[in-house]
Amino acid sequence: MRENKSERIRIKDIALKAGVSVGTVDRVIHGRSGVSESSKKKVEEILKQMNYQPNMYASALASNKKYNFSCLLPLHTQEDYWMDIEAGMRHAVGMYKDFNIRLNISYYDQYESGSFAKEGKKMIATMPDGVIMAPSSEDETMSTVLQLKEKNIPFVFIDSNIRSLNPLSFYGQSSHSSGYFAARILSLMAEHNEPVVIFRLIYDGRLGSNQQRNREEGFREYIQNNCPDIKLYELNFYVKNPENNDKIMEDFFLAHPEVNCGITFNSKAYIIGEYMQKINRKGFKMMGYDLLRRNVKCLKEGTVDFIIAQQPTEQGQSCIECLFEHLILKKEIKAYNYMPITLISKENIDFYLDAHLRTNNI
Amino acid sequence: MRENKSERIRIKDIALKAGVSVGTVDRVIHGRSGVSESSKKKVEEILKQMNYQPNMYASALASNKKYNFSCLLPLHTQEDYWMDIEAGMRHAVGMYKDFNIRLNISYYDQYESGSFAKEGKKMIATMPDGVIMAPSSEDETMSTVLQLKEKNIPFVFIDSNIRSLNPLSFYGQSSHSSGYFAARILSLMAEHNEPVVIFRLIYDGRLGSNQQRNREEGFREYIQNNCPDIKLYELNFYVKNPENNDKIMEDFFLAHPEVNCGITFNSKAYIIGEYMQKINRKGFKMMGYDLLRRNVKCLKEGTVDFIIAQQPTEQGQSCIECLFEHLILKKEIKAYNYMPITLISKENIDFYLDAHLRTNNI
DNA sequence: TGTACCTTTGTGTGCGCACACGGATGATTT
DNA sequence: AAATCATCCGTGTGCGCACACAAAGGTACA
Repeated sequence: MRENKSERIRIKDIALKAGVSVGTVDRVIHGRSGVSESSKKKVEEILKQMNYQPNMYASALASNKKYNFSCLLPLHTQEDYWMDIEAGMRHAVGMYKDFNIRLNISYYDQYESGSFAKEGKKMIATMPDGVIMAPSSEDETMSTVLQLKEKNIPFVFIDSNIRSLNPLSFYGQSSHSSGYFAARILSLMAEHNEPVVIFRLIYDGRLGSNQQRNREEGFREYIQNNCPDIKLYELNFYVKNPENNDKIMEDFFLAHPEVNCGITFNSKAYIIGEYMQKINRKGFKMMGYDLLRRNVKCLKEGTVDFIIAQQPTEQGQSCIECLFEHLILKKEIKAYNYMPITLISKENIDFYLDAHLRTNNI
Repeated sequence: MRENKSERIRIKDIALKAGVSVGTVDRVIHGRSGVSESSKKKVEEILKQMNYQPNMYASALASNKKYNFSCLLPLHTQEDYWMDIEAGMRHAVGMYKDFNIRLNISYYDQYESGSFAKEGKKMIATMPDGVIMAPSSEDETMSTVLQLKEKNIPFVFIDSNIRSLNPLSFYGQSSHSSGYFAARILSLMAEHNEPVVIFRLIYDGRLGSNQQRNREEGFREYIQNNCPDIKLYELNFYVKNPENNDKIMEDFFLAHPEVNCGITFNSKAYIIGEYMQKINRKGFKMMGYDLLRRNVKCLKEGTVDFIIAQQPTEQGQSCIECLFEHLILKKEIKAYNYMPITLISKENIDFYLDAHLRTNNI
């Protein structure tokens, strides 16, 4: 026989106190029909009075339900920011394995109009219980969101947000603010208000991502407000013609030998870092985004000075947790979750990789 | 009747496959006696072959055990770094409430020799299942650790580490590295290698904490290696005589009007920030540690430029998680967990407070 | 007044696991 | 050969909850 009972409040206790069967209490808790008004009142009273908190683990165990989460991300290469997001999601799913959660990731081509909607439709056809998406443009994303809302499937946005589409939650960085912060740091590096070059990545004649544009806006805003004397150059690379990158830089620096400070708002700071390494130019001050392996290498070798990270692993993890808490634990969800803007240099990088590893290995 | 069974591997399956009773499987899993060698072999075989992962939530539910965690921290005021650590621990305990975990926090006086050992003894007398401690000096901590080891009670160190005492795990920041990193940032602020003043907090004739000393060492190491021309002044405040602080600064800046840049390795950067505010001196460049409310205020008002944070909330949370995973989930534990060294300024502070809030509210 | 149908209520079983208990088996003693 | 003891093994019950099903009560209509 068991003694030493837990002092948890159980359904049984409530039933006893209210003078009804456990079935009735159960029905009230789950808002199911089949309960008279009077019983309902009684039970709700006791429920509140005893501040009943169900044991969600026992609940999940008993319900024996399975959950399918779906995720829609941009197509990406192995070595990428998005990989870390996926790793974070997979890690979280692993943590919740006893709740029968499955994750299905599919991809869309962010440069092909219609791709998002097409993949979105396919995804919805599988009737997932919850959805995570990195939204495309508002127009592209709209139709998928409408279908989700119609079917009452909760969805969270990751990386970038479209407020008007009203997701359950959003996890990502404020690009504008991160550009603003980057400017503060860069302005410290740019002594005597020396000029700065902005390296950009162009796809089909326009900036490759919204993030890139928003960060640059934030950056320019800070410069405008605080050190308008800094002259800003722009240098464009073309996604489709990476073989020209070196020539582009060579020409630029020939024409502007006085420029000794640069920043890029995409994740490819290593293009510049590796070039400097190659031509053996020291002391060019450089900032960029995201802890890609090649960026980290440049950081450690000193060809990139600072990287701003946006915690992709945490983002992925948090999105899964969000759906989990909403669907299984039925908690309140915070709608906007901006990730911290973290500055990383040679001197503190190890402790980020450490946290990274920790997240991925346990 | 239930259909749609989970495809989890259950004890029953193992028993079926191995041709033994569930009781036997159970005994093998828990390493209990009462199993013949042959049965044990059989079960272990099947166990491995099927890669059995027990459902820890069901397990916790069935075992119905209670866990008492104890925590020993330095005495502190309400408005402090340690408060955030406590908040993090409380939050984590709340998350695990369905596992019957209780947390008991007690305090020692870090300035009174013998206090740690005394409080440690009291704590151990309550026979906790796991312990979290912010260690005092090695000598002071030793006796408590020996008792814990004897009783086989796992303990984790928080904030600072003593490797030789071999804790289950450590969560905290590398003070040396964080000083080193601080130097990199400060050297960017100190134009033309201008001089820098180090503000210190003295207690009974020596530095108030190990953290303070280690950070300063790291700081000096960077300066030595990278910009030895920067002249470093020191300015001491006395914990017991805070009323003299203003006079001390006044005298110093009168004697050294050229000093326009400072740093402190304790959490009281606001002493300087608020002084600058008071005498209405603008443009003094200042760095410090920890997101105390008064520091945040200085940051936002511009009297402190940068703060290095050490994620106290996460530290507290992680310590509880660590004990939880060790005792209940029986996972492998990573021994050293250095927290990221994060740089915070007016421009990115909001996103840290946000994360902070998130952690504390959900 | 009986039948059909809907609403309300109670009970029993199972989720995956832990653990107490009692029965079976074999070895050792008197 | 009976009694004692240790080791091994199977079963039953419960953790807190969800849900199917059956039973009971109520309302409406012929």
